[in-house]
Amino acid sequence: MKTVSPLLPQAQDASGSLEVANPCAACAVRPLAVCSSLTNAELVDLSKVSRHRTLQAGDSLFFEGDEADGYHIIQSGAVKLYKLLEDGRRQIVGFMFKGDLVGQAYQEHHNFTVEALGPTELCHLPKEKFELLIADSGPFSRRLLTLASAGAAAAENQMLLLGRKSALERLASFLLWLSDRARERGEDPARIDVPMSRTDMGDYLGLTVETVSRTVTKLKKAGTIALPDRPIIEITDLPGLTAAAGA
Amino acid sequence: MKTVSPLLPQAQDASGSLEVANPCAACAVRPLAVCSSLTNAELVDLSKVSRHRTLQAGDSLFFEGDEADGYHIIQSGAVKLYKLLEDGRRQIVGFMFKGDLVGQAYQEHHNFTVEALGPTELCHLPKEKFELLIADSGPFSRRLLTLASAGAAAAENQMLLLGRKSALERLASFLLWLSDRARERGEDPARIDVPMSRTDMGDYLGLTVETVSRTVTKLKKAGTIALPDRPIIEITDLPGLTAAAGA
DNA sequence: CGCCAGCTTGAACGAGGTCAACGGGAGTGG
DNA sequence: CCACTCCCGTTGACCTCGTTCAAGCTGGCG
Repeated sequence: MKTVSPLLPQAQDASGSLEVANPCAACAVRPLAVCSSLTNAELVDLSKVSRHRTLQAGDSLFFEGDEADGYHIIQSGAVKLYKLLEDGRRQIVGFMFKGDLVGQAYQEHHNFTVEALGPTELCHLPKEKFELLIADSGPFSRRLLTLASAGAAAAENQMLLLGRKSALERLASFLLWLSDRARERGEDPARIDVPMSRTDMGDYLGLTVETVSRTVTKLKKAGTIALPDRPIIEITDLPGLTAAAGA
Repeated sequence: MKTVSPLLPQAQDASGSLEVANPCAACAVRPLAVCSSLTNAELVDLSKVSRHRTLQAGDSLFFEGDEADGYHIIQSGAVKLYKLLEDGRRQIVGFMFKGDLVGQAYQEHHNFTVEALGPTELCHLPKEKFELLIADSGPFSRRLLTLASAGAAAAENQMLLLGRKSALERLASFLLWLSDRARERGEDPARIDVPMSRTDMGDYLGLTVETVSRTVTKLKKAGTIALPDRPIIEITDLPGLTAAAGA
């Protein structure tokens, strides 16, 4: 894995004062990008702290789990966004092109690795500055943006599950998720109320009813879970279930 | 498929003036829900137009493709969100529980059907009123919310692809998506620049390189696509490719 | 020229799908 | 109360699509 190129000051055009004052005005992808929603004053301000960055094929912009340091707009080229399982299985959760914004509002850690497909130029916007642009939104808007970021992360995890996990890993991951959600609601995370049918579970996990049923039986026989009475599934071996979930 | 219960006025507690003025204050899920980000004044205002709604198991709240009429917060119970292919294959793209918000900001049409898993109570917020709450956010925040909604819809489509489509359908859908994105960027949608490797395509589509390669060959032999020179794929039979994509 | 990475093709295998049968609990009607 | 039905979950037997393993092929690059 190659390392990224160092940060460079934003290239400035010295030939005209307007461009010097607002390099974003000359940006080729502005009409495509989120920047088109900003005022000239905001752009001038932003351009002072934005940094131009260049990647070659295979270079990584950041890694899954890294602390989020800001947002990136792709000026040219393309990148892939991917997640890995411990054993190396990989799920690409998105491709992004010219004009696209990489990064979700208010995320603290990156949920995927970003790697250039070919020579790629990006504009890096520092986290604080970017978030200042949405700071004047009310708490409700900010809550919605946070929810959207969490939703995106959940969707990416589900893509990893659907694209790369085995039936056993899918079911185990699903039960752990149900358990987490139950805890959030203040319920017992070891004794899950499972309100959906086996068919629904299959349609969520990309499996058939039969496979879900067989896999539930397998976990039950292994002593990982128990089915005391109907809609309840009890997690009797949390470490075992976590291990079965893969990663 | 059962029909939904009729809209009912929000139940009001006549015993105390505070509760009459602000029924949301008594809402059991408020601490969980987005409503916790609203001021009392906003809640009072909102409660005048919000409608309480009850679903029984199997009742649908709305259908994929319906015009979005508003947003819903789940007060009790649980729902499933799903998408269908023409032949009936189904992918559940999410389950939602007490306190969750159903609906993406600024979406015009619902991207999935919502159906109750069991008896479920919801609070319906009309589209206009809800969007008024985020109207004072700057154009940038609104742009980000719109992007997030589009991202969510794309993620749900990808879940359908990964969970329920065959290798041929996955590849065809992917090529059509690349074509659409190329058109957005002002490029020729019939002559796609494919910047990623076969391995990357596989890792995006939940397939192996070999399967991608075989499937590309199959489409080429069928005359649906052509590979004139390396990173270019030409769509020679758009209706054929669309048909191969499934739905 | 030789090496290597990416792509393709073939052959065999296997995880999960398909098809079929059965059992149990809830609802319904006699 | 029982008989019947229906739906859901489970289990078994078989099959298929995509994976795995292996081998060549091609083009770019030192």
